[in-house]
Formats: sequence, C-alpha cells, structure tokens
Amino acid sequence: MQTLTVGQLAKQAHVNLETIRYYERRGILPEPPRRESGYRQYPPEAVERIRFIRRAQELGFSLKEIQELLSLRVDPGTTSADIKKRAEAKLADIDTKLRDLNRMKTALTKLTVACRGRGPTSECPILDALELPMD
Amino acid sequence: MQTLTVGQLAKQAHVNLETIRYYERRGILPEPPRRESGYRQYPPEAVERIRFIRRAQELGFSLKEIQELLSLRVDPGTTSADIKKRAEAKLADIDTKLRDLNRMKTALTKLTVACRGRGPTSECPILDALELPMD
DNA sequence: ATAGACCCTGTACTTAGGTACGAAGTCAAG
DNA sequence: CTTGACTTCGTACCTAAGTACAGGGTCTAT
Repeated sequence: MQTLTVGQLAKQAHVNLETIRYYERRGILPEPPRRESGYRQYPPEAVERIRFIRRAQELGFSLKEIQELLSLRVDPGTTSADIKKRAEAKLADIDTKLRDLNRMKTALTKLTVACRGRGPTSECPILDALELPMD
Repeated sequence: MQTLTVGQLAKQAHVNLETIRYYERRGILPEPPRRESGYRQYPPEAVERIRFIRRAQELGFSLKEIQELLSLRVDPGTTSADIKKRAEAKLADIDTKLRDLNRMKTALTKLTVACRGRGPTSECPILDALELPMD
C-alpha cells in the first residue's frame, strides 16, 4: 500500500486519530496531499515522523520545541550550521535532564535502601525523609 | 514566629499563595486551624511540608501520587513495605527515562559530529535523520 | 479612625497536550 | 444500491498544576 489514510496512520503510529489532526493544526505534521474527496493521503514515512515526535516527547521535549526544530528546515535562510547549533542546544538540554534524573535516582535509591521494608510506616525512612507531619 | 499567615508561609516556602490554597483543596496540605477572623494559622512546620511536596515532585511524583503516598500513612494497615514498593516503582520509571535519554543523546551526538556545519540544509545529516527513527 | 496591606471565598482563566462528538460526505463489499 | 465503516470539519471538552481576579472582610501603624 502506497499511501495511508489518517486512520491507518493512527493505527500504525499507535496514536489517536485526533492526535494526528491536532499535530497538523499545530504545524508539527505537514499537511498531506488530499484525494478528490478531501481524504488525507499520507506517505508511509509519516509513521516514522510521528514516532519521532512521540519519542522526543517522552524524553521531555515539548511540542513547541519539536516544532521549532522541524520548522528550521523549512526556512530557506537556514544553513546546516543553524541546525547544528540547535541540535547542540538540545544536547545540552538532554544533559541537564540526565543530571536531574540522576539526582532523583540517587535520592530515591538511598531511601529505598534505608527502608528495610518491614514494620509500621512510622519507622519508614522514606516517609520520614519526605514528610514532616504538621497537625 | 509561632504561627504563619498564608502569605508568610508562601514566602518562606517559595511558592505562590494560591498554590497553597490549591494544595489544601487537593487535600495535599491539611487544613490549618483558623483565627476567629477565619485567617489560616500555620505552624512553622508547614514550610517543611510544602518543601516535602516540592521535593517529591522533583523526584518525579505527581501530586496525585504524593496524595496517595500521604494517605497510605494514614491507613493503619499500611506497612513500610508498601511505601518501599511505591518508591521502587518510581525508581524503575526513572531508569526507563534515563535509558531513553541516553539513547537520544547518543543519536544526537553522532549527528552533530557528522554535521560539518557548513553548506545548505539539504546536506545536513541532522535533518535527514529527523525523518528516520532515532534508535 | 483610617489607609493600605493582608486575608477570605468562589469562580474563571491559563498552558500543554490531547480527546470526544456531531452532522455530513465518501468508500467498498455484498 | 444499500449498508457500515471510515473521513471531513468545527467545536467542545478533559486533566494537571497552577494563577488570577473580584468583591468583600480584617489587621495594624500612624
């Protein structure tokens, strides 16, 4: 099958059909060609495009950031140096996120190790660390 | 010091005053005693309570999860093992995110290295890769 | 005793990222 | 040629986590 309908694309990309229309409204997904009837006709690569968007999102990038990255290409004044700069900025973002997550991990790990997992909650170091009762 | 008004609490905990009321509505912050006038009177520990909430948020817990965590403590049947299980589940979430981020970092790093940063965008390997899966 | 800062409640608005719905048009199988 | 699944658009609705009033009451320093 050469082209996909919006429903087929939704299934293959594992997203809601409405999400695709939403992405199109947001300008994140380019408007595909249409049939005479107005039905959208997606090339198979659209599946990968959507998967890319979802992955980037899962890694903490907002749709707006993704949009910016994608829209750079459309601008005829953009050089590959611009793109590279953008990618390097994203890389710095990723490093920040990695540091934050590692900090969280360390903190939580310490707490779960300290917690023997026995006895009443009154002796749980996790709650002790997180909570100071106020009543 | 003794007790704090909501405004003082907000300042000391570095949150918006409305956020405090919001937490109270959500049941995350217990309702404090009131003066005759209806003014909230917070004990100084309330500052720590709010910091706890923010810390837990930073550790990746949503307000809903924090709420659940707090209500676990109230339930006399809860053991510290239950709490530990929750923390460990969160830890697994964090690990997943770390793996994904590292995968993304590797991919993006490769691309920025491959990109000479010169010439038109049509020759930029970073943009080429946007159309493709990034694993 | 009054100005100005603070607090009360309730409601509405915000941003992000979707989801759902209704009325109408289209496609393909039987 | 009908039926049922699919698509169109526009608009409305949703959750999370706040934030911003408005219209009133209270507190405190002068």
